[in-house]
Amino acid sequence: MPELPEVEVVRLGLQGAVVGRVVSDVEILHPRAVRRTAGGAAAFDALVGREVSAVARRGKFLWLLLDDGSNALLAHLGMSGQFLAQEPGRVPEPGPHLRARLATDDGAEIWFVDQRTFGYLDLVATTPTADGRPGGVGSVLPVVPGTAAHIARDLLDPDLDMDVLVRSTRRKRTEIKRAMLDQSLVSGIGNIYADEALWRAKVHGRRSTEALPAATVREVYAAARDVMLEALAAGGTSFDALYVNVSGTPGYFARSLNAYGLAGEPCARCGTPIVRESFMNRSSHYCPACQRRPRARRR
DNA sequence: AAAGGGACCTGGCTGC
DNA sequence: TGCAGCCAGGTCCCTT
Repeated sequence: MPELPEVEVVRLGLQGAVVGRVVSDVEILHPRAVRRTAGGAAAFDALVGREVSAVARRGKFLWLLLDDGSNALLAHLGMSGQFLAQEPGRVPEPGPHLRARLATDDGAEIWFVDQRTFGYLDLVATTPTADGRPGGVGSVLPVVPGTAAHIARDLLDPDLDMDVLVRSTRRKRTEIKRAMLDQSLVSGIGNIYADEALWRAKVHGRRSTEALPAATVREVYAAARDVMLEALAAGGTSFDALYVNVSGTPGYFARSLNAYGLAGEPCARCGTPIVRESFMNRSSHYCPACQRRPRARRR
């Protein structure tokens, strides 16, 4: 569910809540939330006494740097994860899906809540970045969590090299939407913003990457960056209570969408009804007039 | 080696 | 009313 703008909203909220604080208590409420951690829930006891030095993000991966940054508490929200800051002793609303609780030395409590349980927390060592630049948005240290090192920089990362991204995209033998969703090529884009970016750039998601002009690939990524920045300014896209910020407030970008979830509605540019079709075990939404479908595909 | 398909979950909605 | 079937913001693993 949460894509880059939603995760960034969460990052900013966590940053305000925990940077400079020392972890005073950790409680893992569901083993599946820590399934990727060797040692399971017990390993998280090691968090107690550690200071949170930064909250960083790369694409949809989020982490708290601990002490000198050699270790991190990594989090992925999956399809339905949330972090909720609550007053001490107060249990957040979505009761049945509470997965973990983290308390800090100022008395604040942060809850990890996740209905569909695709999200997780992990305690990992960090590794140096390949380019020596900061590991992600919100980080000044040139490190990334080892288990997130395969994730590419995202479109809001000042250290992203757009020329390299355009070149590596055109070297892929696949379709442009598939490439946009490939988190090892460029991270942060999910199904909503891929559809929105393609609509803005007037490109059909099935166009093949190697046949697209470099300028067009660049336009698609520029559109993705623009739409994600606008969504971030709106607090993210919320369709229901599954995406909220750390205060429990939804974002309002859903009303600004032009393609995603709008099958049958008139295209805002030309009035042609938006089409929804199956793609990669999910859905694609596009304007059949503005976004010309490729005629034939080899392969 | 890289690309594509299915698995992993819970819950809400639709239509029979 | 009940429930089967479909759908949902993502990533990972396996097969080809």
